[in-house]
Amino acid sequence: MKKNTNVDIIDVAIKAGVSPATVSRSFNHPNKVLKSTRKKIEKAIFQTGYIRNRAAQAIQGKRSGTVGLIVPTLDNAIFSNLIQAFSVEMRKHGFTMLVATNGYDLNDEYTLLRSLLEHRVEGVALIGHDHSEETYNLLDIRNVPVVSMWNYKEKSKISCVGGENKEAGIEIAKHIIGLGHKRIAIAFPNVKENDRARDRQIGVIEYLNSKNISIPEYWNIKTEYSVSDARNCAEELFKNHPLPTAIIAGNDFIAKGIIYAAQANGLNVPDDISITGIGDFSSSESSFPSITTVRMRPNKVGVRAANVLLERINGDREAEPIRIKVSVEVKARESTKVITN
Amino acid sequence: MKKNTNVDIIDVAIKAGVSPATVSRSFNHPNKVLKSTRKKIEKAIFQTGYIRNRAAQAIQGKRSGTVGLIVPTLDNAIFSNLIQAFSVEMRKHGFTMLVATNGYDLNDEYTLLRSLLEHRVEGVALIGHDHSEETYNLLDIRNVPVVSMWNYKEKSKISCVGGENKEAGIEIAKHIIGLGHKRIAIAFPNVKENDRARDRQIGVIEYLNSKNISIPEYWNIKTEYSVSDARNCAEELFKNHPLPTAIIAGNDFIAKGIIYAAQANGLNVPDDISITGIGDFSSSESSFPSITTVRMRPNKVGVRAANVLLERINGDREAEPIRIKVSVEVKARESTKVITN
DNA sequence: AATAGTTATGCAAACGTTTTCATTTCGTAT
DNA sequence: ATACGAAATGAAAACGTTTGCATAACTATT
Repeated sequence: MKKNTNVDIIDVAIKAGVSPATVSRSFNHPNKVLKSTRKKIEKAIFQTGYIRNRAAQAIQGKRSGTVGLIVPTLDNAIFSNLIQAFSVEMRKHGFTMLVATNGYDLNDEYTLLRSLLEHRVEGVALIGHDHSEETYNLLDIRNVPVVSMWNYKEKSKISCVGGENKEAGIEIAKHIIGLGHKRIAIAFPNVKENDRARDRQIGVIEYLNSKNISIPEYWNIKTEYSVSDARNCAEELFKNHPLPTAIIAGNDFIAKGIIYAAQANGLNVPDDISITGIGDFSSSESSFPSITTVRMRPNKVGVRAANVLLERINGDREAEPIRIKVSVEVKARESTKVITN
Repeated sequence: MKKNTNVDIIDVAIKAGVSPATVSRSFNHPNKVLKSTRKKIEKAIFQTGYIRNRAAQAIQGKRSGTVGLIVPTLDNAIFSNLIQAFSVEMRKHGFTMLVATNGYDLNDEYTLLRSLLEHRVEGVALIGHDHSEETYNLLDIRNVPVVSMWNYKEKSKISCVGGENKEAGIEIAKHIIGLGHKRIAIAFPNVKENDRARDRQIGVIEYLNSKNISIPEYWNIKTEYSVSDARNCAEELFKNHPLPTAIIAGNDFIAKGIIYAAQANGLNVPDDISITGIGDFSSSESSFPSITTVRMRPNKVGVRAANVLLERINGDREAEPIRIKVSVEVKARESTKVITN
């Protein structure tokens, strides 16, 4: 016994013996309608199976109840915590999240942004600061409340919340130097369209240089953003070149791959070689050995970013960007050790 | 120089010197409007910076261009591949995805479903088959195109695409038995509100029983759904009870945790003990040792599910549920071995 | 050149809400 | 009882599209 018919606010009003205006008010300004009337309306809603139409609400130029999120990819644990925290926090404030993935393609991002705006999202969250001119321009022209999550940037055009990647690079380099290492390799993914990896790498290299340590080309591992490729690249290093005493990886996945490569080549981590990651992904703590890394506090970033976005949605849109720096912290674990040889 | 004003279809029409109807048609039925007219309209759109309003379109009772996805959690690598594949496939067909997370809470799921329907999603994707009566009822009454992803179920009320979890359990048990093991432990999370884990466990136990192998209570590890808790639970087993020769875990995370526990207790995997997972998460292949597991092919499931949903959206909604079984396969890797002692 | 058949466009009514303004109802102070 | 202000409700216009129907502009056929 299917009921295909779409009941609308008028049906509810009739059933409850009031006007449509009153039904609408009971949703949006409940205190403006008598409690007894509200009861009648609620009963009518239940009886008719009414579900309000947000599209019709959104057309009023008022709230659509949605925010948009554009993320490079979902099938990467890296953003999962962040997105989850952001999503839960927005939901708490009554928003539903429209998600789109751009596969790290900036042109695609622009198209997706347009699509989200067609759906009249009230605000947009992006990852990082590498966006096309078109994207920034559209955000500006339409005056869209927006927040960039993940990394902090001092002069960002838009509000942002996150750790500072360069700081992460500096901190982990400082940690390794502090352990006495001098023969140091690095392993980073392609940093071309990826400002996070780029800034981390810059932090590491600048700090090492400031300590008069430079990195020969064969200790500059270029890897894809995956455990397995990192493993392969590291094996290549172990087989064909002198051994460093420490390897600083651009993130925990890459560190993980390098650790596997070391183990497969009979090297003990950390006795023979120290290895670090950045990011503190969920598995890094319970790895064997657990991975020394830099924590970016994705949960905190997600929640803070949600609140920044809410403030832009509800408040002054012309105001200066809000920039919140979430400090990073080195988590020293089992994969690093004071140098002995 | 901000432009706060919202240009609408009428502004575009005026600029292009045509009627709003023609502008609308040029979006929705481009072949019904003269090429030269279309050019004028496109120019006017560009000049005014117009972005069409999907809400106003959706109100027409026609397409909203969105589908909803309700997922237990995002910050868990388990669903990431699936969601990504689903999302990309839907996008290809012009849909944007509304995502909501319910934290495995079925009541919450119902609320979220209502919220998605308020936004007039054209279809909904859910995970698994454990849903409340209310949820099923609402889907039925509103005649919502829907698909359940992840696991196949013969008599499901709604269309579904996925592997069969019981089959996964049977296959992995078969594999372990095939290697000659008889002293077998299992490690599963709480299976109460989690039909996936439940079916896997049933498959394992039934198959073992059919081979006259039963599992003493102290070899029935109950763990949370996390690497670290699995590790703790396994350590408890290793310290206080007889050693099994194999442990079948409910998923790869749990297997991973057990492997860490074994290594920390000086046990070699697989020489001293074989350990299996289910799910083939992205890190399992490059683990050390790599993990023997059962592949559920999340990408295939995601893409297929998207197509099933599209078929329901475009086609006959009263038709019988479509059920697609995506076969599972045992991936034998380094963490298991023929029994020797 | 007249007619029929196509194709492109415009007009205006819908879609389901929200909100302003006007009206009614009610309680309270006189 | 009367008048007054506050609170609750209703009527109707608006929001930005889409679409059925009518009309106008072509094309092709004779």
